[in-house]
Amino acid sequence: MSVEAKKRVPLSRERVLAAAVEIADAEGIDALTMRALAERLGVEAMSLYYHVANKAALLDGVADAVVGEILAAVTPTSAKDGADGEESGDPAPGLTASGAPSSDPSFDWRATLRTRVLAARAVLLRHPWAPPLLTRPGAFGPAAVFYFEGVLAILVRGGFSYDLAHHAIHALGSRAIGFSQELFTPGDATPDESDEVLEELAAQLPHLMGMLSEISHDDPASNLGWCDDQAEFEFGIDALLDGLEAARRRTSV
Amino acid sequence: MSVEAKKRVPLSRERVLAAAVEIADAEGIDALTMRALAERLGVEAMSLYYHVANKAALLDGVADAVVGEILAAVTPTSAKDGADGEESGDPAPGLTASGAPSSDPSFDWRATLRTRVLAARAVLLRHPWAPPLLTRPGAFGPAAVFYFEGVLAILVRGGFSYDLAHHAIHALGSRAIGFSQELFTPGDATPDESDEVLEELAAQLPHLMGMLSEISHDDPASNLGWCDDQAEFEFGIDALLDGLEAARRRTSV
DNA sequence: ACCTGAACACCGTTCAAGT
DNA sequence: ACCTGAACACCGTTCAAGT
Repeated sequence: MSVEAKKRVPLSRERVLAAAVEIADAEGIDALTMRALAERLGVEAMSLYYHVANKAALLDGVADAVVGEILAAVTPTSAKDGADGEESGDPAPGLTASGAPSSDPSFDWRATLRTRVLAARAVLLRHPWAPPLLTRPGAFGPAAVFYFEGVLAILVRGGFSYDLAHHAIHALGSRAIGFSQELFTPGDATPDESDEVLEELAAQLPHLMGMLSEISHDDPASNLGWCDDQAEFEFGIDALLDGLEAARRRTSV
Repeated sequence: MSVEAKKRVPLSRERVLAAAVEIADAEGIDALTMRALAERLGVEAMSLYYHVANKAALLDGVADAVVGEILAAVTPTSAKDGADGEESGDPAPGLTASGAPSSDPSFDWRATLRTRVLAARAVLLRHPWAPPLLTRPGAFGPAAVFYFEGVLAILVRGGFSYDLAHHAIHALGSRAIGFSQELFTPGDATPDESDEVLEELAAQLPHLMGMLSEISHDDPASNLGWCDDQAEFEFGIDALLDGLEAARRRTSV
């Protein structure tokens, strides 16, 4: 027994994935190597291959683990564990007792979806390395399936046909799960050209120059970095929800 | 002279980047290694470091090369090369002679931007490996600056303030340059569970099952794969443009 | 069933050296 | 100024072997 107490708890897929998330959180995704992961678990690198097929499968698993965290954040836990509300006698929201989709005129799908998306975003802000992982082919795992079942339920209950809801989910893209691909990240904007060349260049970019001079002055609230990502994200999701609501109204006439 | 003819043309940054694009087009981005690139250029791997700082700089350069191709596709070439229309005596579109932004009520910013975005998309469809590159920090190069100057010009001429145009560009995100991050790419959807487990799972996903059964049947036009990406992209950009037009109208009252 | 040790092929990158 | 050769540190992964 005393020997047993010293014996280390055996590895499991769950422990491997949890340790991988810890490494990525602490040191970034590039630091997540098979060797580093093994070391953190007090094990040799090759042992990992007993629990994950290879590195790609590891990253897929990590992605699904993060989505699982998102799922937990948007799923109200019921009093009894294991009962997730879908198992009661009542039909699921947006479904009649016979299983046909049914909309609910008093239901604010827009606000509900917005809240869900922002909650997902809050989780991703704790794992800023995760978004690129979620777009990898193969990263769409079980947790994502349940997350999007929820999104779909909101849309259907809000009056979207399955067809339109399908388009809407594509239109939302990564925004449906709380992030948007930023194309910018200027990072190290170190102009290594001479002032003269720079001025000539600026002359060819009148609108960009105009925008920059206006933006940097008139919004004292956005002094963290250049653009407030949270505010931009909310503007973007709202514009998209506006467009989707217009599409919904068009079809439900 | 006869010896000179045999001498190979010296490397240049441009030739390195062009060869890199060729490799990615032919064999995918993972095949783009420093060693493979050198071999294609008939040179030793270390020679590349004379023209690009390191691999990250190479990828940044490749990204800007692709954006350059996009820029060429959306920029109508004038009769005289070198004159790009901004150098005439007329003010740039969307600017008064004094340089202040001015909108043009008869200008259809929505259709113009839509056309530009779809043209950019057409280029990216030829380089399907490129989108992930464009989202890397540091990938926003000179070509992207000029591309977005053009986007901004369209918005301003269409009646957007610089501030609103700035939000709009963030809202468009990667869509502004012709792609949207697909979260799906089911790829190898090989359910390795038993039928019984699968059925139980399906019972928990009523909307997803409902949508799948409806989608797969009712649209005979979308038989290439599962979702027609081009159609979904267009639906998405249209929904977003609708939302942005609503925002523009709100501010210009 | 679970873990290890040694080895392999392949990376990006350094450095000093060639012309 | 431009390119090379040899070497280094580090990957993911194989295979046969241990318990």
